[in-house]
Amino acid sequence: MTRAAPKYHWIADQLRERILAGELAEGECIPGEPALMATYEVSRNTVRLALRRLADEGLLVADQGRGTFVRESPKPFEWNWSTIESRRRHEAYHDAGERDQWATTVTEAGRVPRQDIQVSIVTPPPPVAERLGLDPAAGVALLRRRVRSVDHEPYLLADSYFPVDLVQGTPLMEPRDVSAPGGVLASLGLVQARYRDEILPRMPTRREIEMLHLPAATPVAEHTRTGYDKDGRALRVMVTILPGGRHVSIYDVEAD
Amino acid sequence: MTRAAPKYHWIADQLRERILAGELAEGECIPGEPALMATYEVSRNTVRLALRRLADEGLLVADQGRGTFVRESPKPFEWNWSTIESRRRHEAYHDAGERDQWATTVTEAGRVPRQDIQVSIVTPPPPVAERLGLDPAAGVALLRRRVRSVDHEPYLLADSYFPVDLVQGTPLMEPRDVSAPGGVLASLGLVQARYRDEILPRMPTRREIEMLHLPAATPVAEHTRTGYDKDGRALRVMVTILPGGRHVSIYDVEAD
DNA sequence: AAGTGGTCTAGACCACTAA
DNA sequence: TAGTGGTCTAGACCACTTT
Repeated sequence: MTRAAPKYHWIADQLRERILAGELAEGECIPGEPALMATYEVSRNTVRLALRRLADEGLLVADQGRGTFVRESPKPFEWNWSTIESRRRHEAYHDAGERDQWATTVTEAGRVPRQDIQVSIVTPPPPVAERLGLDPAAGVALLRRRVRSVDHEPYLLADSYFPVDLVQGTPLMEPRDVSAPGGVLASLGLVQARYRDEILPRMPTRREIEMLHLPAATPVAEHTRTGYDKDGRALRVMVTILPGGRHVSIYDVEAD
Repeated sequence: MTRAAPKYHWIADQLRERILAGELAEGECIPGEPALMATYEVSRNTVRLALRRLADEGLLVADQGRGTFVRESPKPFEWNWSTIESRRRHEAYHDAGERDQWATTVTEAGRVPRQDIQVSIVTPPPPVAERLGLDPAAGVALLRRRVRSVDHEPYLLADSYFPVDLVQGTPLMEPRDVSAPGGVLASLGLVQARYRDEILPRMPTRREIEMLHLPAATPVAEHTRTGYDKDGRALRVMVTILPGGRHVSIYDVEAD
């Protein structure tokens, strides 16, 4: 005979069934902790263990003073990294003017984009230095740190690193929106011919949790895009932190 | 004056610092719960809240009866989805014979690959039916469900769905390894000309946690690859569940 | 047998939100 | 003010691993 499962597993299973069956609809408030204590005749800690278990699966979010709710999953944005910085595609959006594609995509969805930019000169973290071909100890880079928001809620973090010698004295050094037709670097005569993207799912750091207002048990995708010119020199590294559930990353791949 | 942070936040902060500073090395056992209760003069629950907080960040894993350990991050596998099923690249591995590329990559890393295959005819989940162009209610597909292991530890789940009319009576219907030079479908005269990949970071379901032996707070990436022939007909949908921390997904993108 | 983490109880007070 | 979830205590017994 197999060992009995802990009570809080069983309680979580019951609630999960009700959620997945739609009995407790998205955004709906579930019974409070005292109610669950009475229903299942357990202590409050046990109820809380069950709720935590479901929160860890991303099914519930608790809101202090209000209640615990079934997590809503609005339709995620589709983010096509194959075309996101292509010159071809940019032409299609040409009449969007100076707006970048992110802002365009968000606006098209009927929502309000916004970005805050900080610029500084830093010693980049070792993985970035490596990709830029810099001395990991002494090399410095221009860092453009952006927080992008949708409807005034922080949505993603995007840190771009440029070798300082490439961007010294250019508009990139100023904390303003510098999007331009064909890409930011193109206006400086630097043409990115190829990108390499690396995607890593992981749990967010405390800093990311706070900056993005992430509810518990929200993973992030760390996208690192390195741009190269036609000679294979790295021109830029962009590290984007995208919270789970709000987006899908898309790639179109030719089979050859 | 700002409100004081909870005790368990502070304790977690202390331990996190020691871990990130390398004072508590990877794989090392951290002080036991009784020791931490004494050190910080708090109850066991408070200690456990602090440890849970760090586990949720992916920094700790607890092992019943043994202790709590700083999580190890072995070098992740690099998984290049741009070339993973390309005919060009497959030629480079031609002398690997009948082995598929996954097995080849793992073997090259000096580890032992293995896959278990189950084959069945199913009504695919709605997102898959949609991608295959099937009736979501009545359409059926061939499902090849694989569990791939590295060094006898389950590593990823890969479910491939094929329209039944394409694969009726072919070797694909049998639960054996069917990799072939140029790809499985190529041997049936079905050529995939283009793929669309969709990547979604999320928390694992209970089933995934159990099948992959995932420690707490391990997110997964759900990769959905849809293969199309040159006329745009969907030939296959493959849903791969990749646990965080064990892999990096790579895409090479041409800027045009 | 001793030490680890896992489950569970019964209580208390606090912070926040809504009516 | 009443009700929600958040923090915290002080205990108990159990399951698992190591010695």
